[in-house]
Amino acid sequence: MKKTRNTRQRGIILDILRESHEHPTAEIIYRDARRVLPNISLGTVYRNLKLLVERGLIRELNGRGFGRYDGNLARHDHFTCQVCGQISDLAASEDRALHRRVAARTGFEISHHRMEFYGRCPSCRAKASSRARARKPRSRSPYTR
Amino acid sequence: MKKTRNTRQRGIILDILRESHEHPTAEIIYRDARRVLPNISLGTVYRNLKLLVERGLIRELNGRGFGRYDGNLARHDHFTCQVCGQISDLAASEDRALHRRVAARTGFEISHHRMEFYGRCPSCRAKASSRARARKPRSRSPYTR
DNA sequence: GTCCATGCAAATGCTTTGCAGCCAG
DNA sequence: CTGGCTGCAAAGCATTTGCATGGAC
Repeated sequence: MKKTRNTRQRGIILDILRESHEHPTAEIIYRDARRVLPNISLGTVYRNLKLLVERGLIRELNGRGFGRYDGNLARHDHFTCQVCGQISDLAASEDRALHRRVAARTGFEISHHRMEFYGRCPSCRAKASSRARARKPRSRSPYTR
Repeated sequence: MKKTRNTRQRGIILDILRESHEHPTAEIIYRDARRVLPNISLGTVYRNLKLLVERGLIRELNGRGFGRYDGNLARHDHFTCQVCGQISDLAASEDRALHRRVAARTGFEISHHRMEFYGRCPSCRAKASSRARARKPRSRSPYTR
C-alpha cells in the first residue's frame, strides 16, 4: 500500500466526518474545514475524501444524489425521506446470515452490501396527514405495450 | 400528471432498456439508439431517461458510479463484482416483511428499498485463485486515534 | 533532504438547458 | 393547429488534474 503522510488537512477532514451524523457532501466538508483552515482548497478535500475511502476510513454513500460521505464505519443502513430529503442511520438489519444465503444461492462471494430504504419520515407523515386532501387515481402509462 | 407524447426516440430508448440486461449508461443507450435513429442527440436521451424514471417506467441504479439505468421493473437487487465491475441481477431477497420490521422499529413509512451486494463473481474468483500468491499483512492505518 | 500533499486554477466529463424548428395527437 | 419534443450547441457543476511550492518524516 502506498505511503501517506498525516497532514493537518487530512486529519481535519476525518474529524469532521467522524463528528457529523449528517452525511455531508464534499462542499459542506470544505466549508466546515475552512473554519479551521481558511486556506484549504476544494481540490484537497476531494483528494483526501478519495484517499480516505480507499483506505477504508470513511464510506461513500451513493444512494440519493452525488457524493455524500459517512464517517461512521459501524455496519448500518440508511433511510432517505422522499419528502424532506433527510438521510438517517439505521441499525443494520441483517448481515452475515443474509450474505451466506445470497452467496449460496448465486455463487457470488459477498464482501458487503449496501441497503437504502426510501419512504416518509415520521415528521413528514404527520405534516402530510394534516393536510390530506384531493386524491386522483393514477392513469395508465402510454408506454406499456 | 403532465401530458406526454409518444415519440419514436422515447420508444426506442425504452426498448433498449427493456431488452438489455446490462444496466447501460446514458452514453451506451445513446450509442445503441443511434443505430436506429442516427440523428438522435445525447440531450434527448437524458431528457427521456429522466422522464421515464419519473413515470416509473425504468429505474435508475445508483450503486457504484454514475447513472446506470434498468428497464427491469420487477423487484430485484443487484450484485456488483468489485473485480470486473459487472453488475448482475438478483432475485429480491426479501421485501414486505423486511419493510414492516424496519418500519415497526423506526417509525418510518417505507415505500421501497435498494439493496446492492458487493464482492467477487464466480469467474473472477476462479481467475484469482489460480494465481494466488504473495500475501502481505495489512498495516495499521495512521489515522486511527 | 525527499517526495507526498497542498493551493490554485485550468481542465474534464457527465448532465442540463435555451432556442428555433418539428411533429404527434 | 398546438404545445410537447427534438437536435444542436452552449452552459452548468461536481470532480479531477497539472504544476510549482510547501511541509511531514
